[in-house]
Amino acid sequence: MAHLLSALAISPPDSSPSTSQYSLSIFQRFENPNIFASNSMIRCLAKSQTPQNSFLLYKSMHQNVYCQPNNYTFPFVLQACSKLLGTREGPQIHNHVVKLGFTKDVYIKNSLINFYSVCGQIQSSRQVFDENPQCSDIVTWNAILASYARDKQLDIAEQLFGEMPEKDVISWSTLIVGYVQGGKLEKGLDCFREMKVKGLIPNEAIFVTVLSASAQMGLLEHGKLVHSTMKTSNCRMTVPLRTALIDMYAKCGCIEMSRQLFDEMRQRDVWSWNVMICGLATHGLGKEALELFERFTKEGRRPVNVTFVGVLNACGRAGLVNEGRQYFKLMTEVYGIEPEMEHYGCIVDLLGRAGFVEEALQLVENMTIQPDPVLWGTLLGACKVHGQVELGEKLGRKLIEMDPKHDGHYVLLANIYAKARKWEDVVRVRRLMVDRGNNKIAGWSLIEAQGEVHRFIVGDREHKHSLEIYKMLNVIDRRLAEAGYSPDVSPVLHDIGKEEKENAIRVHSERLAIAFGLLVTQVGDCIRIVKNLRVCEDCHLVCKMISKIFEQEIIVRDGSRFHHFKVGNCSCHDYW
DNA sequence: GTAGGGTTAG
Repeated sequence: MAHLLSALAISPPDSSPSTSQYSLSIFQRFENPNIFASNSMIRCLAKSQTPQNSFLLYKSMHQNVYCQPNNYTFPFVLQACSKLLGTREGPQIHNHVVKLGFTKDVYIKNSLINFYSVCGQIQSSRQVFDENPQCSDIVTWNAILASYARDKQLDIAEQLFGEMPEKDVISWSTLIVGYVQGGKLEKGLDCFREMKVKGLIPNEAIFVTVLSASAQMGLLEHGKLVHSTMKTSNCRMTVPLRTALIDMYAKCGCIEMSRQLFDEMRQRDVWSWNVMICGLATHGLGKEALELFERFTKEGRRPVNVTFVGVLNACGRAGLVNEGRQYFKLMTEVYGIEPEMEHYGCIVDLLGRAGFVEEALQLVENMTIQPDPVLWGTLLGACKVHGQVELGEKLGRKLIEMDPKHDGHYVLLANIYAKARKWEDVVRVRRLMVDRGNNKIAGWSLIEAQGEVHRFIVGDREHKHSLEIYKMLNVIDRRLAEAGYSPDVSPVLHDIGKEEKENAIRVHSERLAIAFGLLVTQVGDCIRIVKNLRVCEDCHLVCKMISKIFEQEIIVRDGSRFHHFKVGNCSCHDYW
């Protein structure tokens, strides 16, 4: 019987919720389970959906004088505590460890460090690390490294990394993941480069993470480099890795490559479907995204919250208002998914753009969660597009009250007044902004060339080829003028003259990046730009014209979507 | 016969 139990208890960790139930039902028939059976059961429960049961079984064992926990028991039960985030249970176990004299056991020590780390108790984690330093091994160091990385104390993590007596690939992985999750994307990529120079072979976690970093930054060349490193290092193409590649290509503008990799997959998980659906949506391929979603559900699979962010976005990009309403209903009523801020963002954007501002307002006012400033901003944007001055004014005031330091709100409100030709109000709001606001997000655009990242801000003169770039800008201006272009200065509302306004637009960061792009590429080549903010109407028009005049496709990833400019047209159909 | 550290999507 004991033999049967152990076989069950160590069977695949919780492939179905009933696995642990079944094991437990057999375990409970034992009158006096031995230590091995009990440990196996605790392990099985720790890996199940109900780790609290693992803790409960441990407690009953602890009270049983005939079968006391041993050194194997603690790593299992601590794993359960970590999964539970059991800040009450974990320290109890820690006490038992001390009382039973297991503090010098390196496995238990490492489990404790990890437990405190995932519970965010970095001091306790450090304390366990510092005790019995002679009982540390490489895993101990990796665990404390991960603790600081999780806590976003990257300076300390970096320092520890330097002090480690030895490093393995998991040490590198922990540091790289720490950088990327802590938003230090460039540092993560530097670290990846460094380990490759040292001749170390990256593992799956590292590849997934650096692909995510490349994707977030929109660095196609770098992403491709990672892809080829994966091929040469003969790494196994797992589902998460293929999914990370699909996401990277989509976020770096190569939606075709992304789709091809998706179609070639023999097995997919919900992440694979999600990144593909979201990717198609941000490229304005709403119809394809919705087709994919339908295929997904027809396969009998269950969408999750993120799936619907993609679906609702797809409806928004394609202007499918009725479908958007229906999918929102499907999500909440059929799948029982609670809408999150992102879902509201999509649906409010969709309704607002299509002119159903009142309906969008109703939705926001009846939300189950507290709307955030971004959501109110979306609604305010809709007021601007549809000239709803009165409501816009009300919302603008509210928004400025909520978040008085944010310049964007003042600008939006001023734009609404400008559209209504209420110039005195425009001036008033802009003065208010100068007095009270100051949180302006600095706009930038970047372009990759010859493996280097070139980042520009408005009016940038820092680039080493600045002179050539500005000469190119003149060439562009001349050819644009020949093609009949005259700048639309309405988005620039500063109290300045027309000529200055023209100049302010002329040196928008994307223009500089495109000028540089034209210098370093050939006719027929694609110019890829990534920018953090949304592209303004004038630059959008200019991009369309440049794509035609210079016979080069331009792909711009802006703060919320992709624009593919080709022979004078944009994939967004001027709807963004 | 049982044990510890790193991974992806809005």
